[in-house]
Amino acid sequence: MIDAGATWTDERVELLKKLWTDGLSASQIAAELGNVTRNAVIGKVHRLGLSGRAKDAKPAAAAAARPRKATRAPSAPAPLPPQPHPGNVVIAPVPLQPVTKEPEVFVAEEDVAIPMSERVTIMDLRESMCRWPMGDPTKPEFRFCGARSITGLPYCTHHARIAYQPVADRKRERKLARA
DNA sequence: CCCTGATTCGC
DNA sequence: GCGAATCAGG
Repeated sequence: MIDAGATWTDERVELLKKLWTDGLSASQIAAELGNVTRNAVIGKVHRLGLSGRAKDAKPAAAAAARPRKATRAPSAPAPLPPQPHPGNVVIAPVPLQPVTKEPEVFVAEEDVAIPMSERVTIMDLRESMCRWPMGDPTKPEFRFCGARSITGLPYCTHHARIAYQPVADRKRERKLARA
């Protein structure tokens, strides 16, 4: 392979800078880039020296953070306990083929993300996971995107943009559902 | 609970 | 240099 897609190429770094400067959160940027975690993004941001984008006052809060013990947790399986029964699972209220009119100016680096590894079946689909349908719902190969969805929305940032063409949703709405 | 960025440190 | 683990805070 040429590249696993997990390296910081110039393009990625540029996009990272752009999005970060744009005010997107690390997790959102990570989702957009694909194949990277938000930690990776944050780490890179700091390394690049463009951290503290707006604020800089550092009350030495995290100064006490540095236990670092286990060398990589062996497993964090999350056996999916009492899972939400998809009784009325949203069978994609969206076009299976979002082939609407492409503003022709869009579709740049944002349509190539979608990490296959994130795709999940209905069984592994959790609340807060992107429900973007992939494939034929009548076939067993049917999968959902599965990436972290925007709080309050059924899709991840990537698919939310496709689903809600009008006015890009740069800033996700916070739900504040504190129960 | 969800999330945010910050930091350390093994690799 | 990279990023997982972990933290502190919202």
